[in-house]
Amino acid sequence: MERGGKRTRTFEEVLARIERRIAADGLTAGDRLPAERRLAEELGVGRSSVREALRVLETLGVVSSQVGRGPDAGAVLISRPDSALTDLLRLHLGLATLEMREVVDTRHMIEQWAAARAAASGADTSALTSALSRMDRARTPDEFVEHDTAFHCAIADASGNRLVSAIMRSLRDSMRRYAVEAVERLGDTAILRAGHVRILTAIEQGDPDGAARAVSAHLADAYPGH
Amino acid sequence: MERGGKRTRTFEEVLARIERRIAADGLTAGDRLPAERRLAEELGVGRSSVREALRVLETLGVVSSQVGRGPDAGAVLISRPDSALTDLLRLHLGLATLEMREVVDTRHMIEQWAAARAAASGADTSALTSALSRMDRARTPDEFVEHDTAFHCAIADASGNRLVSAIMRSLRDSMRRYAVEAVERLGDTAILRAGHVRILTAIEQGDPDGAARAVSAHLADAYPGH
DNA sequence: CTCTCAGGTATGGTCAGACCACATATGGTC
DNA sequence: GACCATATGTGGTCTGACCATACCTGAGAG
Repeated sequence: MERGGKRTRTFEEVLARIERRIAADGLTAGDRLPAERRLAEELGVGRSSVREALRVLETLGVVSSQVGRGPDAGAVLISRPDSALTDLLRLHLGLATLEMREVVDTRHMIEQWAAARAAASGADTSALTSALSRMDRARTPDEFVEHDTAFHCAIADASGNRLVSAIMRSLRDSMRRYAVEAVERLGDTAILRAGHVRILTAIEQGDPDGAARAVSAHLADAYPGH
Repeated sequence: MERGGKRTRTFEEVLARIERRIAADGLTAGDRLPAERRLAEELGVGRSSVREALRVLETLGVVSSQVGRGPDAGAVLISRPDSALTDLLRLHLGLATLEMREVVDTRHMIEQWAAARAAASGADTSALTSALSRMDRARTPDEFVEHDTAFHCAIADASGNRLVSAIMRSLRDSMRRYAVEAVERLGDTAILRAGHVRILTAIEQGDPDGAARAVSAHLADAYPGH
């Protein structure tokens, strides 16, 4: 007995209709979707199916639901791929589908590329310098890692590629505990600071190869295992 | 009036409980979750809240629901980050949060890295050669792109990093139409074939730099705009 | 006229219960 | 033992109800 034809659940159809509507009407972040009850009526389905479809969209960082009444209430289109990616990584790490080594490697790849790209394009480095100075004022590994994350995400932002930026942000989120442990193991953050300065300098001087090398050396310092 | 404390919806609590259970019991792909009605009873919530939580997990590629009865029925843990990433990219491209240029650039980055990694580690190249020969037998741009996608995904697989592999797969999925147009524009696929052969050769010879350069040159051929 | 505040109302969030379709289990029949 | 009708447990869906929230409205006070 062939089982080729997979059934289409109602909420999947709703999902497709909403997606088509977004495309057809050219909706973007900030625009509102009709209310759940209204959508259900328009599409001739139950409200629960609409809710499940909206839940999927919310998971993917595309809509945000606000209760209450007024212009800001209801399902609003947003654009937050970061949290979706973060959830994805966290769950798959938990399921042992992914290992931390793979996450760290991927981050290594992204950051080298982003630093080189930022250097080549002469991007604005003010976010980098301010994260650097906040790191200097950090009093605990937790605080240090927080601003360290900001520094490294700023490199991704400076690459000008929002997808890379979103991936970087979620990779760092997933690695947070791991990064804190790495800092605690090192004890001294002077070596990391030197690495940051070298990266920043290379980007400011428009030296892509140097920036990539600096990133690589810095990560080798921070995570000696790799 | 401060609105700092964000309310926690019931399904989010269910989500957290399920996630904790997965971690506590060490569940992995293939294991089953309790039935919806049973979960609802155990957690003291309505079935709809359980369903919404499961819908989120399904969206993230962590569970798959099967109707019916027997060992395979119910919510089963799986591990498919690919489709989640593909949906994510498609929706955000549709919302104009991302541009195709960013997707293509990211793919460029990943593929150079993966090819170099594959070359350095002496990975198995049989999937690459077989995709190559299937491309030779393709009769339409659609068919060609299908096997071309297999070839490039095989490079990512050969890197040994499952996260990179998953990202690559979803990037290619998102680019599918774009890739078909590129092939149609080129008309002749001989130049692409030569690029593939150079990539394959470099990987087989264990030449990371050569592999990265070959990938870069190949993508420049395929997408002259970049 | 303006301000204040209580009630109205539209919104998402949740639950309970019912029914359906589906696929396996079960047990009777031959 | 093989076959088939039925029971059972599963997700999928709908309906209707109620709650909490937050804006909106308008009456009343000043």
